[in-house]
Amino acid sequence: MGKVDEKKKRKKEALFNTAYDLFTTKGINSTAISDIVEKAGVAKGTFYLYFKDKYDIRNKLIVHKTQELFSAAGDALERADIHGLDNKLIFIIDHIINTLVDNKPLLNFISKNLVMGALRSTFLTGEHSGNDSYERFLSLVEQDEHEYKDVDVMLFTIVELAGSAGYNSILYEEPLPIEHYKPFLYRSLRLIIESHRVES
Amino acid sequence: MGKVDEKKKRKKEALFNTAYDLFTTKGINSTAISDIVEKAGVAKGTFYLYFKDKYDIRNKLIVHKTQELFSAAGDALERADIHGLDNKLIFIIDHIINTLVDNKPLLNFISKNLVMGALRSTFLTGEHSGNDSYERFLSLVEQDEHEYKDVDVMLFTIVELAGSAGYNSILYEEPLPIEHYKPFLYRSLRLIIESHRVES
Amino acid sequence: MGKVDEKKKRKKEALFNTAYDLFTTKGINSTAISDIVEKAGVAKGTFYLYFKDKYDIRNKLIVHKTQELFSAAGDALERADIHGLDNKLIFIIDHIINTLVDNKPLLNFISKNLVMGALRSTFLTGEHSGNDSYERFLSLVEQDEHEYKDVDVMLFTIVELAGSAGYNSILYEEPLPIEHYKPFLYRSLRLIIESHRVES
Amino acid sequence: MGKVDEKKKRKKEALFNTAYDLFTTKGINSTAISDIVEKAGVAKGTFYLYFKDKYDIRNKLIVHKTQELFSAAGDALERADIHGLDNKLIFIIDHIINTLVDNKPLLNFISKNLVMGALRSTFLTGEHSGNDSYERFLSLVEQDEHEYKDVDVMLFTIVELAGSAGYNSILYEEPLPIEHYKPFLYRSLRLIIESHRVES
DNA sequence: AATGAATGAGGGTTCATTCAT
DNA sequence: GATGAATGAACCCTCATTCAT
Repeated sequence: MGKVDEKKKRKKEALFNTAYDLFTTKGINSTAISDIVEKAGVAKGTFYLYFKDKYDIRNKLIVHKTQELFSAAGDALERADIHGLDNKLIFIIDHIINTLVDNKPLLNFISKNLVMGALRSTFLTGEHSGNDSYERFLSLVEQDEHEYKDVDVMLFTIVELAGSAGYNSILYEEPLPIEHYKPFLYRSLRLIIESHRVES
Repeated sequence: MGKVDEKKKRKKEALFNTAYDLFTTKGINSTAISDIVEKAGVAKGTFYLYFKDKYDIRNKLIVHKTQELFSAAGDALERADIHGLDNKLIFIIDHIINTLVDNKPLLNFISKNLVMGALRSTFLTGEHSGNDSYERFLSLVEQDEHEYKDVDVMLFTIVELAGSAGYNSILYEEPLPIEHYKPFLYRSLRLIIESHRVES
Repeated sequence: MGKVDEKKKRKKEALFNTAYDLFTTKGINSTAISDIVEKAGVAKGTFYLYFKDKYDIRNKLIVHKTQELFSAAGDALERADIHGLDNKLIFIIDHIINTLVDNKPLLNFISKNLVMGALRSTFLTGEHSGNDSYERFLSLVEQDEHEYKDVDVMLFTIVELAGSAGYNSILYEEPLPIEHYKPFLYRSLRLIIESHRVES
Repeated sequence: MGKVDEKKKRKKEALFNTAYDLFTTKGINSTAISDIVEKAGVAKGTFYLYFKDKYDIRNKLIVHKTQELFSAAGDALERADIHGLDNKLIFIIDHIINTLVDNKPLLNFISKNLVMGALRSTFLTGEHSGNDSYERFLSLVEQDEHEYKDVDVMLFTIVELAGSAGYNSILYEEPLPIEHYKPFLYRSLRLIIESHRVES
């Protein structure tokens, strides 16, 4: 990579990081492209060299941040000594929830709508460079001692429930603060996982 | 109610209905207040007599439409001959899902984020005029032959899962079209309900 | 005065007083007629029964407040034991300055532009009901043991200098706080008065 | 200075001059920003590139026009053969009054309130480019054969009296047309100047 | 590739004034 | 006389996008 390419990449990354900072602090609607370029220290026209518009950079950020989240959880799982698919999946969910509890702006930004969508979009966009979260999920299922039916459905259901319920519980403490809600959530997740297990 | 009050109400309702039409067809961001008043046939200033801004009318619409949804489902339940809390709750969820399948603009509008929030906000705002959805839910639980623990948590979990998963399934047919996903969803809901049942 | 007339007068006075409050606290430009009528507790249309527009009520207020100022100073002079035209005029100026030091919103409202104009407008409008400030000034001159030339010019010059310089000195403490500026101001006023004295 | 900078300056000046024309003919309250940009032949957004709002451009205009006024009077003084501080100061005042008599819109625009304030603000803002009016005043005092006490106070008093009285006399011919009032005014100014002279 | 001045459509909001009740 | 809902012109200001340099 030449010096020019490096400079190019630096500009793009500056825009990326600055946009994230502003989106999480001021909200997307209140963030103007001029805010982003000003804070990033580049010219207005430069923005359009790398991104189509505000929503383009937002979508790319959501995908990126979601991948980071799942990827870090997956890495932590590998370092831990957890057995059983249900325990592993709940470990991942718990890791993500804990991260988001400490980072509410991030939670607000990706918001529950988009978790699964972003995860899925990993496949559609060509951006999965080795840390393909969804495949990692699937391999967890395959490695388990039990067999599972309709794995796609199972993973979808788990992520939707955890994402949607976790969002409200963390941000609004409704119906309970997340620490008190976790036992209920994880019990539900276990039941859902079990219901997909093929009895042999 | 005098003639003037009647006229006032007509204006407010014209704005309310027109805003809903435009929000669902063009989206909120692309709907200008001038669009609303023009189509509603009132002057621009009139809008500000009844609503603070675009987001005010949007929030009131979400609450209103969500209430309608739950209210209609509750009415249908009363006319049907359904026994058992699990069957009743699933009947309600199913009724709402079927309504939204036939009315995707509405689904898009209220979106999964807001279902439960809107439902809860029913209590906070003074807008529950007899058709108080949440209390109706609670009375279903009370009337059941079984007893249930942590009812708030149960209802929250059910609504979040159904809302979040239903949203994706209906709109994007992911991971399955809603008709194929329903069995999985309702099985999960049943498990969650059962897990709150107090064994006597 | 019948009950109806009394009620009428009360409404007009409520508007008058409320307008003054709002003009001095929020400024004239930022005060809407709707603000005035709301705070005064009357209907919007009622405003137009008594005043032509915002500037009509403002002008009437300036005249009224300026008259009050001079009238109170004249009354105080009568109660005091002051001799010599120069001492008397400076007593009046000093009384007004002291009042305005304690009431900066009033100073800001009438502002230096308008002091003399308002004083003069007393004659033009038919509103001088016995407390005619300008005539009172003139009679002070006549009663003095000395004779004066070009009395109109003298009074004008005095009021302009005191008003204009006092305004800056009180509000901005420029070039000195008013208490330090007073000796200079009063020395200048004395010189101007003396210069109009006819040596006999 | 590059081509771009030149173009920038031209735009800013076009706005500046057009705003002055409109403010003096229509008044500030009745001049909309859209009027200014339209007449200046630039886009609306361009206005906001150079000025914060209507009051920003107004303030800058007042400072600018006041400086011009004092600067021209100072230049004329240098070309004239006048001796004695009192004569010099009165020459300057007279020059300004004569200019304003011929240019009543300008008088109305800067109005008596703002003369001294604008003059003083010359120091605060960094806009004094060689033609620093206030310092010029001071050097006149220093060069005089007599010594003066409290020079700040003296200059302030002179400018306030001349500004305030001149304003009314020119615009309303009250209490006398300016040509008839001048002798009185200048007599008063002389007395004030003398009163600051240190007898040696 | 990078810049940033210029654009101008577009949207939100205010508010003096009217007039039917 | 008094009301206050309704009006809609007027205005401010933002900001995505372009394009000459």
